Order: sequence, then C-alpha cells, then structure tokens
Amino acid sequence: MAAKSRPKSDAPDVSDRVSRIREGVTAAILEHRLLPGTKLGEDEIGEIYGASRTLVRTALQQLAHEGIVNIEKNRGAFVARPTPADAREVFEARRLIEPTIVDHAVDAVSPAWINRLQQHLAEEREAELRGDARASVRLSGEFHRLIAEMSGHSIYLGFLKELIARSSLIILLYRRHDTPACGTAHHAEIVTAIRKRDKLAARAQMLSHLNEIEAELFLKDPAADELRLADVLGA
Amino acid sequence: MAAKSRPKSDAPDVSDRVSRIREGVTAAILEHRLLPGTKLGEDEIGEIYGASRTLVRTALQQLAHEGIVNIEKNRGAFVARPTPADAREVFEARRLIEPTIVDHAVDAVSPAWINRLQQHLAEEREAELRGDARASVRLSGEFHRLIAEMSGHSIYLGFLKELIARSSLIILLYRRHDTPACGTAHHAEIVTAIRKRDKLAARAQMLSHLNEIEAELFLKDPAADELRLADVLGA
DNA sequence: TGGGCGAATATTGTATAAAGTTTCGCCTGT
DNA sequence: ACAGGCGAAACTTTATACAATATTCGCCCA
Repeated sequence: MAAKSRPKSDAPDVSDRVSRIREGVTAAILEHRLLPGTKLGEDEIGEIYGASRTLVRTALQQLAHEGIVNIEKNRGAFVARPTPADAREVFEARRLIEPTIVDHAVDAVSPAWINRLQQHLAEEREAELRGDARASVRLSGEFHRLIAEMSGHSIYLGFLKELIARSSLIILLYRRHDTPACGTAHHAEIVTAIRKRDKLAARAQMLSHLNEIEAELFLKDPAADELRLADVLGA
Repeated sequence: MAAKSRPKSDAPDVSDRVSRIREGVTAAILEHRLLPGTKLGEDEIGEIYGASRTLVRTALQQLAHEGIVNIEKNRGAFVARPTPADAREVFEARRLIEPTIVDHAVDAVSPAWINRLQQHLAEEREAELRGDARASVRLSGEFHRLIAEMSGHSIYLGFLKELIARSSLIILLYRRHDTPACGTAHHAEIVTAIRKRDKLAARAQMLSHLNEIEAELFLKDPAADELRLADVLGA
C-alpha cells in the first residue's frame, strides 16, 4: 500500500495501468515483434493486459501521438508504416537535434553518468554477441535516449523519444542488408568523446553515426512502398 | 455525404468533436482567456461543448501531451504553468528548430505562399491597430506556425506547434512590460527575406526575432515562481 | 463461375453508471 | 480558541452498456 499510493511524487508513469499497456505495446513494436500495418484491436490488447477497453484506448491514443501507431476512424489502430518521406524527415530532425543534445550531455558529464553509459555499452555488446536481434535494436535506441536524459533537456528528450520510436520502424522497413541496426562501435566512440568532454568530437561522432544509419537505408520514391512492405511481411 | 466521409484523406481532425473541444480550449489558453493554473473540470468543459466527459477527457489528454495542460492523478487537469527552466528550454529549442524551418520555407516559396503570408501580416497589423491583445497573441503564434506549414516538414511542424503553445503561456507569465508579444515589424522582415529567397537573411531574422522575444522575458530562479504567478493572477 | 448485393457479425465510438480518491467543512475534545 | 479527525460532497478513474460504422460471408443472379 505504501508503495502504491504516492500523493505528491510525480513518478513519470510507473505502476500506472495505462502506462503498462503503452510500454508493453511500445516494446513489442520497437523490438519488431509487431510489424508495421498490424492491427491493434482494443479487445485483443485488453485481454492480454487484463484491462478494459477504456484503458487500452487511452494507451493507443498516446502511441498515436508519438507517431508509432495510426488510428483510422471507425477502423481501429494499426502499427504505423512510415513512408520514405517520413523517414527522411525523421533523420533530418535527428541530425538537427542530436548533436545539440550531445553537447548538453558533455556539460552534464559526471562519473555516475560515465558509469551508466559504459554499463549500457556492455549490455549492447552482450546482446550483439549472443545474436539477440530484438534486444540489440531496443538497446541501440535506448543509447540515444540515455544521452538525451543525460542532457537534462526535457523537451529535447520528449522529441527524441518520438524520433527514436519512429526510427525503429523505419530501420525495419527500409534497411538494405541485415546489418545490426546501430554499430555498437560508434556508440563507444561517442561515449569516449563525452568522457573527454570534447564537444566538437562528440557532435561529429553523433552526426556521422546518424549519417551511417541513414546511408544503410533504401529510401526511394514512395510509389514502391507497397512492394517493400509485402517483402518484409512475407519474410 | 461526400464532404463527410473521406476514407483515405487524413484531414487533420476537422469536424471531429474531440478536435472541436481541443481547439476551443487551446484557443482559450493561447488567447490568455484561461490563465496558468486554472482547473479544467471535465463536467464544466463538457457542458460548454455539449459533449460527454469521455470526449472531454480525450481532448484534455491530447493537450497534456502537447504540454499546455497538466493532468494530476485523481485531481484533474490544469492549465500548465511553465517554470523559468521550462521557458529556457522552449526558447532554446525554438532557436534550434526555427532557423532550419525557415530555410525549408524559402525552398518552398511560391506566389501563393507569399500571398498567404502577406495576408497574415495584414491581419496582424489590423489586430494591433485596434488594440485587440487576444487576437494579436494568437496571430503572432500562427505566423510561426504558418512558416512551419510552408516548410512542408510535418515533424518540425508538430514539434513547433507544441513549442508555440508553450511559448504563449511563457510570455503571459514572464514578460517584463506589456509589450505586444511579437513585433509585427519583425515578422514583416522575415517575410521579406523569404520572398527574396535569401536563406541567410531569413535565418538571421528569425533568430534575432526569437532572441528579442526571450530578452523581453524575466526568467529568474524558479524559487520566486509563486510570487510571479500571484502577480499575474491578481492583475 | 464470377461478381455484386445484402444481411449478419465484429469492432469501434459514445454515453452513462459504478467505484475510488481527494478535499473541505464541521464537529468534538483538549 | 484551536488542533485534529471524522464524514459527506465533488471529482476523477474505471468499467460496462448502447449506438454507429465497417467488414465479412453467403446468396442470388447474370
């Protein structure tokens, strides 16, 4: 009971039923267990989480606002299917915002943060070694999010959360080879630059990292989207 | 029937009951008819718009996601009260994003857009002349939004909508003098630069415009927030 | 046999009712 | 007179019932 009712503490959302649903569905999408275009029925999800449709609906609306779910009127919610144009916008926004975020991260550097970052790198390497693609894709997104948290800039953090979630879908849909989503090595270089408090290097590493991710994508004219999707879903 | 059911067109939300509520409340907040800290009771709003609490709740949750409403668990929804720290974050983000947006706007320039911009400037001048503070504050926000629409970058547009809405609250809470929120003259200079397709000038004008707005603010340590709020609400 | 119309079914949108929490007034006791 | 606590009222939260809309499947007809 003591752990349940916290009158004043504004914990983000933990132990909240709507948030449990939202985070569960988000994780499933980010780990590519739910593919773009998948229908997310309200009853279906409600039964999984033992919640009524009211709560499921709230969670789905939040996900829609984050851009990883589309809600079509009278038809339901579907995992979003970003177009190549969307993809270009997402990465352009990331190229604009993330260098600035890493700048702030350098300002906030501390032994505790360095520790956290290196612990994260270890997790990434471990997941990569054991070939756990789902954990890898999740962790590589969380790395960028971690840096945004480190920056202490809550607005950038909110924006980046959206961009990361969409990026995960984009990488699933449009990557050329079955390369790991983000090279762990790049992340290590970024951490090194942060540790050295070298803003210029940190910005540069972040930017080239993002460029490399986007370079791995196959973003052609939107007309051929359907084929590409069929390809992914069929595989 | 033709105008009502559009299966594929993703019109933002027009003629949707939830959106009517959201836009109504948003307008009230942006025009400073609802002050920061005001409680937004579900029954109260529902009665105004002739809607059930279900729809009101949906609208309020969307506004919470946009950052202009805070929802406190088991207590209800309140008009957000940005802290000075929030204010600094918002303007930093705007200084980062808006120069890039205006860059894109220059790329998209066309006679139709120039026309629309100048029509908007005329509206702003008119509102300023007749001393309509509410219309002025609304229109000055819409100017920035218009440029974001012109850029064709939907992600930047979404981000900027949030930033503008929060800016409106910030200006209300923290401006030094009762100066008009944004000088119409600055907007005119930005339009001129866009019309000349001069990206450098457009970026520079936008940046200095944002700097001037923030310079008009009184952003001290958060400790004194309460006094400031009392000041505004008492007046 | 293939296409199209139509009823049945399933799913979402909306409203209302039940349950839980907070707040505020009032009362009692010191 | 004042502090503390009890209790009722108001509100939010959650669940459920009802209405509207889309989809699906079967049947009929060409």
